[in-house]
Amino acid sequence: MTDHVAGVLDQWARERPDLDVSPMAVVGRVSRVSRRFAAETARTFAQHGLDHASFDVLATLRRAGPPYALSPTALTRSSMVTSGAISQRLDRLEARGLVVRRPRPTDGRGTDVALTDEGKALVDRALPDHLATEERLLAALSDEQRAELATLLSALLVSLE
Amino acid sequence: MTDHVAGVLDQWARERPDLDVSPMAVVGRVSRVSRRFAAETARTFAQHGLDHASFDVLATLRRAGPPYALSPTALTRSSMVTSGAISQRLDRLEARGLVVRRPRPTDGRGTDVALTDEGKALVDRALPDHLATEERLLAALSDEQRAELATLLSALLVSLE
DNA sequence: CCAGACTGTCTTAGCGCTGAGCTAACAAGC
DNA sequence: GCTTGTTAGCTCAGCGCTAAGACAGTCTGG
Repeated sequence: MTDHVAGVLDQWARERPDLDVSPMAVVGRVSRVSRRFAAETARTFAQHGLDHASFDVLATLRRAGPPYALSPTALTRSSMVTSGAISQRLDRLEARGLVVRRPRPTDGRGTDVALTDEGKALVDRALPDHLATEERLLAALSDEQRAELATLLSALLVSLE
Repeated sequence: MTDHVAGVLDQWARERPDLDVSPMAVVGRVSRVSRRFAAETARTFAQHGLDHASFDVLATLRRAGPPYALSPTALTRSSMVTSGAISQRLDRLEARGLVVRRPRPTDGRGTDVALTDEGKALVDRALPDHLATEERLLAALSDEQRAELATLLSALLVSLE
């Protein structure tokens, strides 16, 4: 059984035998797996009226622990998107009453973004479903394989972050 | 040395000890690694006046071998984007003279998309740089680790495709 | 030979993100 | 008290993508 990327590597070996395309075996697969994961998890989020962007913000606030509040800057840093994107995400979440923005008393520039009760309830409801979806996406791998995969990806991530 | 995802897992363990968040160790890392890869490779593409979307189409045509021509449907299938996205990618590439669209003689609905000489030259020029970038992104891993990672990702991909 | 189903490609409104840049508030040195 | 530099957050035009569907060409059964 082979995947799409194996076919790509074969084609390159035939057309450009002078080049070493082996890095694609990892990079290409990471990209494709990531897209599949995103497509599947998006369906779970949608069942809760959410998308990846919204869930990402809500979950970041939720796992920060009480009082479930962070600055937009902190959210930007943990999110891999720009500050402009976070501003817009917060606009949407605030319009739905899932988060509130309050000026920070100690710094006139700062803002505290806090989960509302409704926002917290929603993310707590969506999270188990999301985890079940992720679990299903990994069903092909044993616990040992998952651990090995996580270790390798972590090493890579440390070198990239 | 730990990565961002390790911190996320710690937070969830503290806030929701009732849930098994272990799938995130893989899913979360795949997503973050993929984004880093995409950001880095984008810079290499940009040096050749390309982006990921354009390179993807040109490379697919290039590695198909002579006469470097495929249908929009074939490009859609290998790309993980919708047919509408491929139409637009082809519009941009055609406007730049990197591909040409020709009606397919044997089927009035069909179109052949072919690499121009200029398109072929461009992808052949960009490819070595792109591979060098990918190689650099994987520098933290040994050959054995890369092979192991590729194998695990391939097993996952087979189960998802 | 025609009706209906199917296939291949394109069109378009709407969405979320980026990149550039803006404003306001704070900090440090003189 | 100023000036200069930094930080926090936001705005907005433009981009590529998706989802939905339009439309022409091809196939199939009766």
